[in-house]
Amino acid sequence: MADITLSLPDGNQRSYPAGITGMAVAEDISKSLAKSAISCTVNGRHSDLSQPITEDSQFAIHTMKDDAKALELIRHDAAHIMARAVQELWPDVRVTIGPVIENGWYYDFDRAEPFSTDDLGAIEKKMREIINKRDPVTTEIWDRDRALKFYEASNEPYKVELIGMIPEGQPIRMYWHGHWQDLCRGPHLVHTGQVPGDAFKLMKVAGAYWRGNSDNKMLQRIYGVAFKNKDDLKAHLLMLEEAEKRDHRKLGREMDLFHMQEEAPGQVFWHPNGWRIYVALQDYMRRRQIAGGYVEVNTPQVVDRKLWEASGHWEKYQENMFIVEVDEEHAREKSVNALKPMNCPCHVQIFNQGLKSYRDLPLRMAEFGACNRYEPSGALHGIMRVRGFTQDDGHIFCREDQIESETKIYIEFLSRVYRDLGFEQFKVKFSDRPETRAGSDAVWDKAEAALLTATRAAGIEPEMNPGEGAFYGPKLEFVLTDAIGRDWQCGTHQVDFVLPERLDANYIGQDGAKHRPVMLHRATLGSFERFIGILIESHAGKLPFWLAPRQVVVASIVSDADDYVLEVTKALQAAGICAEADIRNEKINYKVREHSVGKVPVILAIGKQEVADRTVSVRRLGDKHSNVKSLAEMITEMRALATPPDLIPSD
RNA sequence: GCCGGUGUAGCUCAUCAGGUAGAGCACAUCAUUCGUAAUGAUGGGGUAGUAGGUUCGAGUCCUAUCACCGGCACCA
Repeated sequence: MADITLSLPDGNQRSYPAGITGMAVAEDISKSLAKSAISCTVNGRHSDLSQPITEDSQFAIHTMKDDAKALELIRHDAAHIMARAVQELWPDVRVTIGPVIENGWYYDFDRAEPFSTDDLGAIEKKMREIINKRDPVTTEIWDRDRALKFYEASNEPYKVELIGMIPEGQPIRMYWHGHWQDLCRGPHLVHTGQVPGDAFKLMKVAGAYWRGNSDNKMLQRIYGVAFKNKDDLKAHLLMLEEAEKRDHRKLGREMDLFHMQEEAPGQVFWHPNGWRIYVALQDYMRRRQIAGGYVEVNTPQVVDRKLWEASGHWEKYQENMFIVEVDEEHAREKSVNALKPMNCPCHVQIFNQGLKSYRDLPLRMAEFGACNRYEPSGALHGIMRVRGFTQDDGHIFCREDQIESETKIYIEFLSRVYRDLGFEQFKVKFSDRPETRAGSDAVWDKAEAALLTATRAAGIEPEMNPGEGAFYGPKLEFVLTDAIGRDWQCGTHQVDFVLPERLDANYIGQDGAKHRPVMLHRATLGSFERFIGILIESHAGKLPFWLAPRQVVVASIVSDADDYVLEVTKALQAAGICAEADIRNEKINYKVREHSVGKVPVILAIGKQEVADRTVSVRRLGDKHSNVKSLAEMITEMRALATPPDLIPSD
């Protein structure tokens, strides 16, 4: 067989007979390398060490020191080892797929009895046994018929289906460790013993639909996490524990921000503390929008189905709308209405009043629009996913040639707001046409191209999210992350040629003829509820002073200070600061602890000395020490702290 | 909506071969006036999510239902 040349990372070249395996090369280079090798990269492709190399290649051996590669392989093989463990424990279980995900993997099984969390311990134990066997990994490429017959014979219907999905011409890789077999494209470790037995943990069991389709059977999914060593696993588990403390549902209760109850699932009862955050945020958004050239409007909650039929929502979203039927006994005429699930059709109604000229465009219309959607029960999540919420909604009516500039202006608007609120970084996703949609392909081509061009012009290269657009148009999603790493769409910007058509919006052009405007749907926070949830979690409840629901507590150290405490509190309140007096008969330690736990950003402690000097002792949340300041100095400082970012003088 | 889990005092949890509930914190009262993350004593507070059933007897077992939690599906 002809020789091939391998170019190594250090620049050296070595010749080997074609068909040599990565492992053989590693052995040739050094014994110790062969011992620590886990995989290789051949011409940019991550591969098993057992794969034959047949052509001249750029070649590199990986060891456990290559973090990304090592973790991928550990998690991947842990998935297979778990599947084997499950089948050894319960031979009636059918296997399906088990990909690597962030921090770990999952594997979906078909089993008559669901797994219980008690089973996880048994599975982990069995996995360690398999790891200790150090079974070598072998792979073979089979032809399609042989693989199909094999899986039919071994009664693995999901594998049969998976082979059917592998495109013609792609190799069908069969994989073994020990006697256990799976279908897998690889790559894999050299033997099962390379998975660290003390650095993985099975986390949870859950249902999941076969191939992600709710028409299919629900399978049993087991999630696991795996790392290179015990310490990394420990660190990860500790991080999860810490994240739990930042959960907005927990902090919402502890800080007395809001509550929810059975009688109104998916709707928020805002307490005074939480409502202060909401109002501060809304005031801020209102100022930003006015500065951004928006006009603010307000539209009805209960709207006749005729409008929803015209907009297309009745047909597509009826199941998710709160329907309000007026009883005939009490009405002249029976009518069927829906609580508005969004504001756009109402905004078109305002646009449609009177004749609009091209001179009126772009018309930027905003509303803090309260919406209700009957979300599926399983989708509800704290205040992040609710049935009653308020959007900072807006619709820009413009000409087609204004889409690009308006999109660019909007992205800058949103970036400014996110920066003000502490989110320097956020994901941007671009979602194009879904399968069921309104409007012709030509219109979609136009809308997608315009949106994408404008996004790139704003300096953003979005993540692609194929098929996920709204039914009327493509969209940009601005995504933020919660405490445990779940993504939430907050802002959005969507191009819509369809709704103006359906609701017959038009303007008089320069040519004196009627033209159809384009609508840009946009929301920056998305919903106040979700955004506040994200704010709470990202700040762990310690909101910036201007958004903090309780800003200052003035606490007495001795009761002789009470009068002065009340005086200081009043002075702060007169300066527009949210201040409370704490003159309870408690020790200062107790008060400091309680208000620290309550995430109050500033505590002013006042004892005999402060009364005598007409000063205050200022303690910032988290600080160990306090600073004594004069009353006037402190109030100036608090005033500055309380100024929202858009009102801070720039010079 | 689907799969699994949970539901006991305001909060966090205990009770459990089925014999009509208990702790800490919080709250109230009293004492203490104590300088930056929990002062002490005393006291009040629960028809155990809801509705049925089994049983002499159910928070504890069964059924239904609601809500919540973790995923999946959905997200105009």
